Amino acid sequence: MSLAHALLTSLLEQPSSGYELARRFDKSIGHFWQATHQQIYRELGRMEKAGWIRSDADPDAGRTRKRSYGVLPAGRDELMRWAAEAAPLPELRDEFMVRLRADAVVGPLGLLPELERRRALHADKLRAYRAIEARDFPADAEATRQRRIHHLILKAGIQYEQGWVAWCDEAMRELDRA
Amino acid sequence: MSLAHALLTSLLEQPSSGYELARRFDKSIGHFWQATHQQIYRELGRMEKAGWIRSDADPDAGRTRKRSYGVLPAGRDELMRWAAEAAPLPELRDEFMVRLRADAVVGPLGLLPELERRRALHADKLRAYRAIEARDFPADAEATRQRRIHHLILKAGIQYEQGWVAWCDEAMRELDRA
DNA sequence: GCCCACTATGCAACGCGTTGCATGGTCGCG
DNA sequence: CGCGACCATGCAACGCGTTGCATAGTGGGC
Repeated sequence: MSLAHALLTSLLEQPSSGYELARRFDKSIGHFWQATHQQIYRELGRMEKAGWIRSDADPDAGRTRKRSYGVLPAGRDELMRWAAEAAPLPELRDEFMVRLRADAVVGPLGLLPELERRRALHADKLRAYRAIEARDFPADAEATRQRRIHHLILKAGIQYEQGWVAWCDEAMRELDRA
Repeated sequence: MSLAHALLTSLLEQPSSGYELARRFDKSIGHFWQATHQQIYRELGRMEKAGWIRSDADPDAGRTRKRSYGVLPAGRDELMRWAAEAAPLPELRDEFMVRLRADAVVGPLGLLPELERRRALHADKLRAYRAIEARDFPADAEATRQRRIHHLILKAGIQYEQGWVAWCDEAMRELDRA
């Protein structure tokens, strides 16, 4: 149930509506934990029932249905309890490796263009992460604990994309030789 | 539906029973595409209905229920059709990053031991992959197309685990400074 | 005044992956 | 002979994530 805890974290950083959470996810936590608006609304409902969060009509909602959520003490406790648990390792799970293996067993399937496409996508993400790094974590900025942790998370993304770009390059060289 | 295609690939490499597939998965394809025996049996049933594979009582089964599966031409066609499709990028999806972010927002949660545990697990996998590499891909071996592709897949795993070990080291240094 | 894009929330259904359990055969060991 | 380890297959149920669709207000542009 990490989604609930990701939402608790996000709501502690800033109380918001489901819609806002969905968009914020795309930009921050979403880099390593994706969720659609459907999942988010469903989960917010459960969390409210569980007494982890409360909601009220957003003050600047006008006549819209906008609801704003905030974390209750029970939610904060739950987050701290959960954070101390052991987390499963992120498992490598990649369709493309299945395709490669299929290529090895039934003969050349023309995977090179796909490999180039992947390389470009990883390189795009890498560039985007680097841009965020340059903007949010300049060398001369003061490094609070929070900033250092956020930087660390971003570096995980950078390391991850960098690794894939390098692997794609090697794979393209190898496949070309066939 | 990659599981079906991973199974087709595995069955093309060698016709086998569901049980054997489940164990082979743990050792080869399973490094980047995991599946339980439940999923495998269920999927084999569907694939047989779809006419992609056929099954018969395994010759050396004795009085056991063992069934052996083989790929039909339609299955081979399906695999080749699928392999040419565009594959989704493997997304980073890691609970630990949620925990780190929670730590940043509610204060130190004592994540260092967990970080050490993860580092050790990644290092274990890395060592295991390197052992396979040394055993199956010695420098002087002749490099067929198939061998080069299998090596490439293994290198993806090595690169992946190496990246995480390096990141864990950095994260431990950073968290220690707090 | 109408249409479109965006904000905002939600239902229904499906599928993959997971978990717990059941069944029954074989083989070696003490 | 009985027991435990392993081989081998399967049912049932649940939960998370996905997809398609519905609803409704708001604000800007032509």
